[in-house]
Amino acid sequence: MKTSVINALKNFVQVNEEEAYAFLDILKEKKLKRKEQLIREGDICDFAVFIYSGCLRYYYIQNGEDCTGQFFFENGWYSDYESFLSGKPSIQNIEALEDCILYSFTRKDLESLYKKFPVYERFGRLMAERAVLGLMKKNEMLLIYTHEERYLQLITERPKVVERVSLKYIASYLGMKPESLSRIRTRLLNKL
Amino acid sequence: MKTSVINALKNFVQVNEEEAYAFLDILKEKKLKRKEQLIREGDICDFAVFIYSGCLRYYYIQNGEDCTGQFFFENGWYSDYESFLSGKPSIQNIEALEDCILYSFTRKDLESLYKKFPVYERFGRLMAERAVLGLMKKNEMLLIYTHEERYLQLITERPKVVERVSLKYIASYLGMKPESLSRIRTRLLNKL
DNA sequence: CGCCGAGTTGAACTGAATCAAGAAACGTGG
DNA sequence: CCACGTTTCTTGATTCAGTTCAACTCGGCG
Repeated sequence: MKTSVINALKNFVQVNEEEAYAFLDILKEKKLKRKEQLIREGDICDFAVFIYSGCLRYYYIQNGEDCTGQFFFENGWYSDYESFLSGKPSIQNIEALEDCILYSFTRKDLESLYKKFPVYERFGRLMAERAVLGLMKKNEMLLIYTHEERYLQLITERPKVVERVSLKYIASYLGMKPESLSRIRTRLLNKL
Repeated sequence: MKTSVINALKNFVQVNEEEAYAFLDILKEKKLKRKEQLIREGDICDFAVFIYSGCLRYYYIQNGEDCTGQFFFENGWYSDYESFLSGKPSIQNIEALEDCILYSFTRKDLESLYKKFPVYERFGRLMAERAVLGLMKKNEMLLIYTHEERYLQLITERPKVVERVSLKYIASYLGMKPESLSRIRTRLLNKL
């Protein structure tokens, strides 16, 4: 189990045995059932998680509307960066879309790793940089593309989402109503 | 001039004299006239800049449409992260909205700083983290808020943009047409 | 078996885009 | 400093994509 975390770590940085153990040391296992929440709006997210299995979704509630920010799958990392970095209460909600096994570590423990092992400073940088790339992509999507184009892009670039997430969450992720996405889908089927 | 870069640097990390000089060493001054381009779509952005004075805008061209991604002002940092990190050609265009004085440094030089001085690894992380926060904010804006709400938010949170940037670019930044933004503005005026 | 949430479909409505014309502001050169 | 052309902004009429509201189907599950 924990070895898969180290493998994921090694995608970013080279770590020796001591460094790897230091990281394993700060991990705590967390299990979530489908529909359980990891964070509620107002909580302070002082931790990050590695997703060993399952699938997470974060969303905002705006005027009673559920707006999905992002989905995360096994072998991915998640934290509410905004709260994690600033120490302020989160404006996100995070829930499990499937049963999940997570390995979490606190910001405090990560900071102490930063101090002890420079390689984790690098790891932190690479993680943040990857987050930047993902966010830029989503920004472009919301800014440039029509609703239909967004859905087509999702199908080709993130088939996992289309396969495993229910339509209403996909719709809210793409910034539209479930009915609209449903219509887009029938329109696309008719084109084939 | 270059001292203002160091001040900006010190907002993120503590550097000693040697480290500061090492950073100054890799800087090159770049001047841009209003409307000049820093990067064109297809260029590889292997550098980042500190904006000493002026204002930059990056945008995408999609179906002949100009979509503004972000504005950057004096004392800010800019790079096309996507190209900078991946080494791939940029899909952005960057232009000066006002005459600019920039200090640029290449990725290669930055990487060598990373190696020599761990403090810059930290700097790189903090920069990326700040970028994440900005991008998350913009994502929320595009996902959650109505066109009018987006404009109101811009007025309160980034008055500089409203004061110094022409309406058509603001509109494209907010994901709407200039005509729509114009109507929103008259509507807001009538409410007062 | 019946309930419930998810997805589809239809009709009416609405906010934004489009197209077009005119007014205001801006910059450049005489 | 004015005159000109260009760009930016506003305004109006029309069109259209997406939302809303409501009804109905389907499939899973107690």
